[in-house]
Amino acid sequence: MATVGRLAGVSQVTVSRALSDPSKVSPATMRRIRDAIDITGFVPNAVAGALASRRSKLISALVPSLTNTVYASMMQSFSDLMRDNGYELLLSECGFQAETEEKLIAAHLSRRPDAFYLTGIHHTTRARQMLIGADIPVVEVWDLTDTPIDICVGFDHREVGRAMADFAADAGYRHAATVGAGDARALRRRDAFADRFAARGGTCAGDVTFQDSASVAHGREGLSRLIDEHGFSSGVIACSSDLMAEGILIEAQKRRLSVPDQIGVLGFGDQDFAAHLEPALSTVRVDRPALGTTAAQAVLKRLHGSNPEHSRVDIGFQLIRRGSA
Amino acid sequence: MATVGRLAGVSQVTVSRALSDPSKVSPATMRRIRDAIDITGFVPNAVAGALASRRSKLISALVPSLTNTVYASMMQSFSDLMRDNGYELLLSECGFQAETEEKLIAAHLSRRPDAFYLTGIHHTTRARQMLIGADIPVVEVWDLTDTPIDICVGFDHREVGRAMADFAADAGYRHAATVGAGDARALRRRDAFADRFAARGGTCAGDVTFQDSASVAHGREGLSRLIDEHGFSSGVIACSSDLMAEGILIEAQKRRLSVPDQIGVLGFGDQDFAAHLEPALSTVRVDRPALGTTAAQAVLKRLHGSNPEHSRVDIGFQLIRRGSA
DNA sequence: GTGAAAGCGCTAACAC
DNA sequence: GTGTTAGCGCTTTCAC
Repeated sequence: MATVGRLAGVSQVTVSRALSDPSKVSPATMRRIRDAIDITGFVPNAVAGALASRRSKLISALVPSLTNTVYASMMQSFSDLMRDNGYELLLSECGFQAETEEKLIAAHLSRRPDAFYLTGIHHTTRARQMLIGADIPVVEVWDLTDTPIDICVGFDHREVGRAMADFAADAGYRHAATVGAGDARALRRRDAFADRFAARGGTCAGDVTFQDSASVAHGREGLSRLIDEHGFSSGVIACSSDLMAEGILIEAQKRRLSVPDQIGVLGFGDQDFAAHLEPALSTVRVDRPALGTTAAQAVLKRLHGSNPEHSRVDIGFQLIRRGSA
Repeated sequence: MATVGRLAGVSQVTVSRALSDPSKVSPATMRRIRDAIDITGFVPNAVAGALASRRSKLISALVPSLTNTVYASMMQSFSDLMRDNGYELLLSECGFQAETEEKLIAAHLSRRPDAFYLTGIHHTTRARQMLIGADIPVVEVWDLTDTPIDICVGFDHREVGRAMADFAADAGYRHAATVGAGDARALRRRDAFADRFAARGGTCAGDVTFQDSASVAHGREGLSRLIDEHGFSSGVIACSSDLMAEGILIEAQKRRLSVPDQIGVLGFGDQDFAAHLEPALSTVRVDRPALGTTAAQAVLKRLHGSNPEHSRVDIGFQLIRRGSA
């Protein structure tokens, strides 16, 4: 920067100003600085800038899985808006264990991000302390709590489970089963589903829970186990993910079980493919782009000064009736 | 850090040493420093560390799409290995346009990453210059070239197209069509497929190319348009993605076209679901975790000193014969 | 094994 | 509109 300044016949600070706010520098100077930058191939050092200004223009983001489209699509819209505002993402995959997350939070915090994006609301006590101590905007997405660290944007997973049960009961199903993943949020949806379905007079005939991530393979295996091990023969199956639901649809077709008459299938997520399966998948839609955008807006508002009050945004969800149940 | 030192009765440098290399500090001092850190809740400032040491322990990564599992799964294994070695990821979505990528490269470079991960080999001239000028390890994945910026790890997309054509011809198909995305790599596979299939005496009856990302919906629409607009009635369809192939499978089932007899379907990617569709999808497998890991190993080798020679690793691919063709 | 001094390349505050 | 002076919080180098 000093070199650029020398070439342009100004001091180093003027170059700094030219780069951060061109209006603070005369047009003629600006031109000479531009030329000098082109000649030298100067690339500003944001590390030094961050140290001096105490603003890194970096957002830390922790997602359970990089390959899960559900988390990725929230991130995508979140990061788009943040990038438009000059922020870049420091991203890590944190899995589903709070201890792993805690370590990553510490590592990220040492890089002095300007804000933090977390998936979910379950964190270790120390993680919460560190985050609060960092005194930066923190947004927790994909779940809701009355005691967010700072901001949370999500929806009520129990409410989803209940809505799925009501939907199934209203559709006339009297028997149900559940197939899903073992993470905290999926379990809450599952349990709420089972409770409500029973309350509506139905019977829950079985459950298959997988510890690893959702997949079509698990869906197929889930239906097989429901039939072979739990004697499930007809009714509705509520899944924790559209992928599982798709697997069930495929396995049902293979076994010549008619959907939605003999077997009803309810997905979760309304992923791209859900509407295009045969039969099309009835599922729960959460507006993930809106969720990511809302989270980004809330963070930006905090970053641009203003309102220090905690916030909690319920983005809601929507049951989509299609052919599978 | 100075505060921690005062509390522990040592100087600031000693704290720095204790944190970066405990063996350089006496056990007793170490203990007192540890205690002081616990008491103060000190979180080291990696920004200052990066500025002073000129090593950021940050890797820049650019992927075309965050929601595409194919790119995400390479990233995942790459980032796992990098994280194990103390590096974090600065990640951005760069789309499929080289100009967008160039801007992002400039932005990332200003943060002084220790290495760069790029998807693909097509970059603007200025992007190449900046990257070379940065004098850090650069790995280009998912494609191959004889003139990598530094390291490239991938496979030959034309070779994939040819292998798919040979596979189709060997399976006895005489007519073919292609359905795919419009990015450079997909187009190269498609063109190589068409050329080779024709060379094998087959006829290519039509092509549907979508400009946006692959999806099941596009697959269904692709088959519909092949039939309605191109008069396609039987033969093999080579897709640029398993997702498209799945859409074709579904549309074919809906239209009661038998697979693989009347219509053969060839996917690309061997994504999780491919083996679990009905019929199971014949497709091209690329070992993405191995690709990511290989890329990470190459970068780490460069980072830990040693061999400055350019490298090019062909990770290969594999045609998987399943039921769909 | 520990300390003192000198930066890393910027921005902030204040002059002019 | 531009320059000067002081840091930001570490690591590096060189003493001891």
